[in-house]
Amino acid sequence: MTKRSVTMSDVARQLGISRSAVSFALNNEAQVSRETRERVIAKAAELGYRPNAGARALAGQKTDLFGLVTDIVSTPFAGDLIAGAQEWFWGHGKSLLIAGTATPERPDARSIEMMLEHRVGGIMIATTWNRAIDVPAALENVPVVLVHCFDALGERPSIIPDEEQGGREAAQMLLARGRRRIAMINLPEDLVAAQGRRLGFEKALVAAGMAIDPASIVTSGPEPDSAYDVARALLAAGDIDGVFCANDRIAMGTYDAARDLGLRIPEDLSIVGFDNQETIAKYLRPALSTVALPFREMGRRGAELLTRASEDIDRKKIVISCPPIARNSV
Amino acid sequence: MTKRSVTMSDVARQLGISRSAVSFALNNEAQVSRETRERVIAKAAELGYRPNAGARALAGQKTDLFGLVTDIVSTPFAGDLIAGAQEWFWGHGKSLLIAGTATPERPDARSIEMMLEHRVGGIMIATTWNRAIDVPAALENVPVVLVHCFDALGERPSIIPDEEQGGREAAQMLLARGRRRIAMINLPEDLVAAQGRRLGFEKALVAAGMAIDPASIVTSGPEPDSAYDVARALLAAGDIDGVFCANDRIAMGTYDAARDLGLRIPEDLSIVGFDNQETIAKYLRPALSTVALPFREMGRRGAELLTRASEDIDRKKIVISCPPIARNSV
DNA sequence: GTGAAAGCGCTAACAA
DNA sequence: TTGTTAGCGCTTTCAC
Repeated sequence: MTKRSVTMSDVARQLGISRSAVSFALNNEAQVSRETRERVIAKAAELGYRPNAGARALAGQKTDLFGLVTDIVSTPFAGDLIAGAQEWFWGHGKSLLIAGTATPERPDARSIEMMLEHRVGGIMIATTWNRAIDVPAALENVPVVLVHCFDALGERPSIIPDEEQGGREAAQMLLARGRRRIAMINLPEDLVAAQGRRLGFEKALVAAGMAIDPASIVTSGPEPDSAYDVARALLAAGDIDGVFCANDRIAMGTYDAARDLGLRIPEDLSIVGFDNQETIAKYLRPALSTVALPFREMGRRGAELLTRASEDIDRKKIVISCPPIARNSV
Repeated sequence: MTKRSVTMSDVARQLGISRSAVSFALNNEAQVSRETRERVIAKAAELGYRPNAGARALAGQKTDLFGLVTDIVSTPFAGDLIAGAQEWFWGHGKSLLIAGTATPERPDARSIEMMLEHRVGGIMIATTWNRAIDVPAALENVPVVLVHCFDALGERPSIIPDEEQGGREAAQMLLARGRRRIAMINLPEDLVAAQGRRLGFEKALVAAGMAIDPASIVTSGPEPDSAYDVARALLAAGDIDGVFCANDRIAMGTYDAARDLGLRIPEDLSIVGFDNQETIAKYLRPALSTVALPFREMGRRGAELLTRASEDIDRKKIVISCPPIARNSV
């Protein structure tokens, strides 16, 4: 705690009015004269009065704190997510309590406990990769919104990216460039992201009047080294002129494979990634065209839902579209 | 706020004892009988009693909230920093309020204001890159600790990485590999990091009995594309067998330059980076040997200093060493 | 339009 | 050892 801080009573006393008058004035309630209000505001500023959020919450039986529990904090996406959430919260006079955790579905019990003790108005749970999670039981009667994940039972509102639309965008970038012998290096098929991205990809090809050759859709682990082997085999075998990599790290491995095979990007081979993981996509040579995961927007919408949650708790899934980011690899 | 929650009075009433007895029992104060304490704890658990952090802070004139203001949230380092800070805070019953901001030296005034209104016990300011900052005036009488940055006036305690020792480690990795024609691609010389890393690098060479050829230390922008040009010129000109890149992104550009020049890593050329930016260092082929910025440790120490700050505010600079991370590029 | 007064949930003297 | 009693700083009826 800072030294003895200026309280509302101090302001009231110096002005010779009651505490409630000060409270009303500061909170813009109707029942104060314009003049009183101005005097109060001036005096408060002069004294360096700063409301005590805890006391206010106690008395008013309401809170301005919201919690964010996430594993995403250790990824470059965190910035966008948090920025999006803060954008909304701050715009509405709320504060954000953050707990980083290795696994959001089993967060350190203490992080949840701490938020609950602070009587947060709601909790946002966000994950690094799109998946189903079990909401911790302790959160039973607290508004919760899931971001980039969803609960298996569909009982909680959830904000997820439109993987399918993203996959479509990726394919369209390749098609627009005139590529016709297009392959996809997908993530393991059990991932939600893999399923959606592939579906979109296939739909776009079909819509363009092309047939889907099952052999042109291969699977890789999420990391570049695994992708390198898969990509190398794929590129060496067929004559492919465009490949959609289900994430940017796979694209990174594919770059290396292409180079080792003497293929120039984008002259001989166009590549599109997914995720828009900036430290990779921007720095690859040539810079990688990709599809972004809309973390900022998801964070903002999540925050919005949470502050509204008290009114009407919807339990819908909100789908946010993934914007294509054109760089130089197509 | 959750529904009407269980209060201390509820517990006391059901047990037929006073509120203070409950308070003492729950807070492990001496003045309760063992038996009463146990009954209280059992009843509290049964009722699902959860202390109200705000009320407790109000009554006890102390807070368990601490703030973190940082721009680092948008980088992969954030995870380590926050994990380190939380590790300490949670271990000591404190909570962390986080504000992401584009520029920590001029944080959104509201983020600071919000923390102050919550009467945080102290604020940690952390930056993405090591530099001097001006601590916002509003923080005048609040304990502050600077992490990965420092204030020009030296009035605030600050935790910084040992850039010089890190530079030395980098050079030593190269020397240990038997490299003798070693160059350094440095960051712009006005950066604290650039100065320290270079100093360490030079000292290591001198200690190894080598002369410093000024021409072998060149400067690059922090990004791969700028580094590519610099590295290409450097490698094309001299016959160099080892290069220390002042950050991992520079190393990334250097990889490309080396490859385009037909140089194999590490056979023909050993490369060492700095920062241990995982999405880059781990994924490069071959994986990049580098020196890590100890964000986790810095976060932990910062938190520690902050919770102790009330007792004795030291205004020293604490220097944390940067551990070398050996991978396959040397 | 303004003030008095009753809490919000908890801690910490002080008495018993 | 236990209970009584003030507050902590603020909001919010309810009279005036």
